[in-house]
Amino acid sequence: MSQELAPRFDPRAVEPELYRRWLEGGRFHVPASAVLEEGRDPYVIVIPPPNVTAVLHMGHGLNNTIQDVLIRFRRMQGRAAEWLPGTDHAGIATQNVVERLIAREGLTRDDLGREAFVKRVWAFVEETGGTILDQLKAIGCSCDWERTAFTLDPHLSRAVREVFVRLYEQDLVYRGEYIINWCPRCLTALSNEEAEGEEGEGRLWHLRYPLVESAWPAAEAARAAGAEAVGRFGEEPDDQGRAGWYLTVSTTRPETMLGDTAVAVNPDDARYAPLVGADVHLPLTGRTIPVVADAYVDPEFGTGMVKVTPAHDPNDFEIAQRTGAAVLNVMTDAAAMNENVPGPFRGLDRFEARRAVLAALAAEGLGAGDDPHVHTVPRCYRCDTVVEPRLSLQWFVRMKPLAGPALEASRNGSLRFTPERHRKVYEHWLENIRDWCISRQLWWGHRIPVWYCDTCDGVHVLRSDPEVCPACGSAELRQDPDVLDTWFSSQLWPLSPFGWPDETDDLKAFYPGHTMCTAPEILFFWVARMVMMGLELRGELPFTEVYLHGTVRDAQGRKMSKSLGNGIDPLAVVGRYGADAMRFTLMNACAIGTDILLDHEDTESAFAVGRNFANKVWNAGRFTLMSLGEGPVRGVDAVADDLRVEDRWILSRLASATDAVTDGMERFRLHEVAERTYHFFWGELADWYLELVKPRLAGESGEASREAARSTLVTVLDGVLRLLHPLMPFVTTALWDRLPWPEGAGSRPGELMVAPWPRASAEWRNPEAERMLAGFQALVTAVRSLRKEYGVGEGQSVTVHVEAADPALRGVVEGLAGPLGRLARVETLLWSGPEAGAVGAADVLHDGTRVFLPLAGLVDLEKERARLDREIERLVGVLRGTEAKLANRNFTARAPAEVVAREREKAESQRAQLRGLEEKRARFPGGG
RNA sequence: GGUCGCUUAGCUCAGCUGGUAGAGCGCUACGUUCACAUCGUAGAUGUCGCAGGUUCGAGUCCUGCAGCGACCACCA
Repeated sequence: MSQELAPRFDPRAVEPELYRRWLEGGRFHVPASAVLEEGRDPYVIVIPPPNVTAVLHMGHGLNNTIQDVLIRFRRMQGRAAEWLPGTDHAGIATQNVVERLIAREGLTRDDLGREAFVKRVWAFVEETGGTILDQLKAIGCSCDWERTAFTLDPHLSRAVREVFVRLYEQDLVYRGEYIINWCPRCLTALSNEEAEGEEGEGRLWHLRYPLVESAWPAAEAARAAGAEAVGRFGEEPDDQGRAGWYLTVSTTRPETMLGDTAVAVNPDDARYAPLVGADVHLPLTGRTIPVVADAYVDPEFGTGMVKVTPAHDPNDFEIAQRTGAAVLNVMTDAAAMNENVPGPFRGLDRFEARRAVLAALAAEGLGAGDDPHVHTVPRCYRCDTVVEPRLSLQWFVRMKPLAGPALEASRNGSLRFTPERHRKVYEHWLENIRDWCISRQLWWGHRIPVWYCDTCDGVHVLRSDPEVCPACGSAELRQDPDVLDTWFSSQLWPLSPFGWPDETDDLKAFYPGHTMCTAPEILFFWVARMVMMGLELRGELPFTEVYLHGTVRDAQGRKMSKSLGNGIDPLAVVGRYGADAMRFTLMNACAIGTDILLDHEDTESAFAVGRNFANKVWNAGRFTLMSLGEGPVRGVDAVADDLRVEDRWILSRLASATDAVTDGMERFRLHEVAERTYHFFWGELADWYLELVKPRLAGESGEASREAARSTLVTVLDGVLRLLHPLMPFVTTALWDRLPWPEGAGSRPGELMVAPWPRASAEWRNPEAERMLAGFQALVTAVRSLRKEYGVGEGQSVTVHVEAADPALRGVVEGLAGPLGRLARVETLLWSGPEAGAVGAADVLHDGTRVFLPLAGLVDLEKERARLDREIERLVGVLRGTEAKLANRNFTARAPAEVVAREREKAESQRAQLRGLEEKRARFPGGG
């Protein structure tokens, strides 16, 4: 059976074939009946659906590896583990991709027309969409592919429509004209979350608005009252012969002044009181606008006077609502100046218009300089264009009523966050939630189910498409041209793929789900909205745990991105090092709340941990399989009487690792899971246990001993492969498949991936065996260390004197004489101290055991003596510190007893070490 | 402006409920004889950002400071 195993783990020879086998065996699918009829405990994760056009990147690699680890863990625990996969139609993103595509043919979407364009997008999606799902298979994801969903699937679309209508009926969806974020490139409205602020160095320009002559006395009065914004022409050297009084306002967007309809001051600002109600000439436009009073204006900020552009600023809009100021839209969809501005500016792009306006104002002597100004400019999250706030008629969701229960779920702890700190972020957002603009002026997405009747002016929000107006019977119906924000459908992801609004078996079985695993960036976009919808529509949280992982970055800490070219292709990594290597590397770096840095210029060392470990696992398994030989293997219980201390030790260590790994899995502490399995497998099983049992497996210590070793080895390997399986499903399965099944251990599970998760067996715990083995390890290490230190050659066998502090250790070491000989090249072991005057290397172990290595003629005496003097000096210092601590009454009286006891032991051990050193020193006469 | 986080070995980071520090990678030396050189063995490197405080005792708790970062925010 062993010949087929290559000396190096070759993932390409193993992984694709195993995945195919799992798939064909239907191992990932969970029918609703598993929960509803068999009564199995469900565990549900819904995948954060990648954009349908997406190509797998390392962020997906991380996100999905985590989910796969969790789902495999729960599956092995016997849960009905459902991981629902799928893709998101990603409205703007996908539409942009296809628009770029047809642009190469010199076409725009308008050239094609709506129907043809949408058809084109569908064709594109059907051709290339879902690539990413196949890519997930390459990294081992055990999704329930039979349930693969797409947010535009008919039944998911039906759910979207049902929700829209239902929320409208409850007055939670409404249509209104407000300032929204508008992307002049995508030509659509955006939600607040989709307009991402980007801080940058900008300028604050100061403009002068001349007051009408009748207001000059008031201006003078205001000036006398200390009104900073009031000035008089002719006072400044660069004024061009104008007369009279003016107001100074400031803005970061001078072009918007063409749409100003008022200037506002705070009603309680005594300085400006004389001017309220006065008129000013709005430069360049020939219009006259009033000075109004509104509490929004902060008298402390700037001059305490604000220009009001209601159609292009949310605050100004509200001021206008309150003060009755006019609203004047001065821009087109594409953010060029429209017909509401004077001729010279018409048609200019907003940034051209900015320059033109400033130039024109300067020419009229109405510019008052500018200052550098750091401020945040909102940009479109899909195309990075500067967003233009704009008055527009859109559909909104009233969020406050929905936010309440979602907030409560967090506050009462039923919704848990990992890392916990995200709870505050989530709650803060919900506490300050604003209504959600959900209509998008796009073609790709869920069409808004609203019809407008031209005959009776009715607005009809309908579950099914109407033939004629439900109110007046007219056929003059127009459907709203807009589609819904893509997140409006994603928020139903825990519900709609399972059949909601129908009360399906799937829904009953798999709602509510359990764990939401995603990146913190979409906490608001998605996570919070799913919570709100789950509670609103179903009265239950869609999941109870939110695990937010870090970002994958390059070696410099920059986010991996296409434009920077610093990405790492997961498939390339899989091809080179294997999926297991990639998964393990990611999990090993996946500490809670931290980002993962990977060097894209050196993937070799970036993934070395995983690759090396996969190979180690493979080779330890390979060795085991080769060493077991033919013949049945019995369970450890059956050979209990023949188990030796090293067998009991490794079983005990396995039990302890099992507990730690299980705990790590439960708490999302995946790097601890990785570290713990790594250490157990490599540092204990491979480095020690395998080395210890080699002679026994070779039959050198009798048949019973061999059987006990075989049983233990098979048992431990089985156990650790199970622990490791969620992290490294391929290599573990490849080995486990070949591992003999112990007699009397019940029937063998069909697949490792559905084998029961190990339960730490309490009777395997064996502190005594652990203590003994620790003693043995210390002995081996000490001899090795002494040999190195004194330059004893590898080929040179030595005699060692040992005086064991614990008499039991002697029996243990004698039982392991073979391994000791091999591991430390010890030929003769004497249980006595050295003869008087013997020259050699000595060490005293922490437990007080003394080790002496005669070095007849091999040692440079001068060098060793100097070394010992240094060593003694150091230890005296350390011991003095420990003794001082023990002499401290406060310490001995107030510290817990076991801490004091430990400190005493430490002092004792230090004294013993010091005695040993002094004795050793005594063997090197001379010096001083 | 508000909120939160980070600062531990050359690099990347662990260190959960306080008991004088660990891993991986890298580095140094030696070693290919029988699972693995994607290996083995041994080894070097830390005033745990700075300053105070609480405590018998602090990387671990508190306060302040410095540097870095994230998120939120309508201040013209």
